[in-house]
Amino acid sequence: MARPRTFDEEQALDAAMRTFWRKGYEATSTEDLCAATGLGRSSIYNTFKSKRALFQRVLDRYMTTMNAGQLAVLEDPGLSGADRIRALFARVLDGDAENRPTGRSLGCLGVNTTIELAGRDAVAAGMLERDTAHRLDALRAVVEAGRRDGSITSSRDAGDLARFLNATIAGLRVSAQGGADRATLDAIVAIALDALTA
Amino acid sequence: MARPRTFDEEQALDAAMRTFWRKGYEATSTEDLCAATGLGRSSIYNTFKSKRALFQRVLDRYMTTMNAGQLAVLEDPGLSGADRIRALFARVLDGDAENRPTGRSLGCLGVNTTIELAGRDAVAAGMLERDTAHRLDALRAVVEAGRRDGSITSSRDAGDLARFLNATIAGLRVSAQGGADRATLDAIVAIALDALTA
DNA sequence: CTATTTTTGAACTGATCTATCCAAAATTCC
DNA sequence: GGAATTTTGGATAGATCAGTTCAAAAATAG
Repeated sequence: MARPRTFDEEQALDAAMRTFWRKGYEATSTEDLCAATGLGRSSIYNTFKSKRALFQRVLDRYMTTMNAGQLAVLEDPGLSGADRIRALFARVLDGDAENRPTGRSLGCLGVNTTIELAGRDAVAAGMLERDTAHRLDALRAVVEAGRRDGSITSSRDAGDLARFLNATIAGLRVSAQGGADRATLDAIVAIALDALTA
Repeated sequence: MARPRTFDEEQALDAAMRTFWRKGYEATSTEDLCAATGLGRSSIYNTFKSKRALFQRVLDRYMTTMNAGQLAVLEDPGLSGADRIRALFARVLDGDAENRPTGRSLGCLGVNTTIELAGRDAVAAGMLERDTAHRLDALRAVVEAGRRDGSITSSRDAGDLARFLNATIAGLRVSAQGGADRATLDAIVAIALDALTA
């Protein structure tokens, strides 16, 4: 029928993701996106419609891939509830450590977007809210499992504990972007876990 | 000798602060700053040199004024260590609640800047790091005081507890910007405080 | 009132922004 | 190979960006 694309769409999304992640939405120009993906303007606009639409694809892809890995950890049947949460934190911090191209953490694209865009982009805000709700569900289930298996003894509401853990992850992300090293982040995690048995 | 300024520099800084706070650094144009301050371009560039320099003045002013209030709370001699930390969280959340012009929290300009700029603006990063170090010092002192007065029984390192509390504040800020209401934030605080007595 | 100095508004500069247009190249189907 | 269709690169458009220029207005000091 016609000429096929010579590039891989998901590969282009990954390149765009890295750029948005590193520079933020506003500071990323369409030329940055061309350079990062290796594509011309036409290809980008043909495929993704606009910078904003491309960003939405990127954000969706980011949340989907991140959640896949994190939810898998949270559902590991071989671990107690508390250990699953420990494993989640470890995964978050490992991922953070791997993602420091310039020595400084890039943080989490979800957190970064919450702060840069959620207040004035209802679509992005909605995507992020759905993602948070999803993660809170998974965290609450693990807290309840930990309560059953005895690894979590706090009498606080499971939903509140889930929100506390979610906030702790965000706090770790901000601390990392502010320059904290791995040992510092590990110490924060250890203290946060204390709250589950208080 | 000559014509004096008709505007108040600090008032202009406050107007600029609100704008940067609400929209972020990149998304704020110099025209936005003119509109917010009521000044012309000449007056702004005459007084503040550049958008970036103005932002640095704004960030410095923000950190100074915020720290003044927060450190005062942390040094209240009438309260136990744990109660001073409770009072700090209350102050943070009260301030957050007062600062929701569109219903959604604006977060903290320091956190927002850490995420939007610290990775690619060494001056901003340095200002933020100094501010964080200052706050961590105050938090550690309060943790040590709480340990002496018996209100904090955790055996964790005081510096680590300070970093945990600082990360918790950041996590609260991100949660607020993500749409959490006051009751949710209060519940997170209560759980974080559990870690101090675990 | 005059000389001096600064502020101020408006026009302007050159760069960069997102996005579109269009013709040439590429590829498939027949 | 030829017709049909899509991709692609480069040029371009129009808006907006941060920042400058300049002359007129304003205000003080003497």
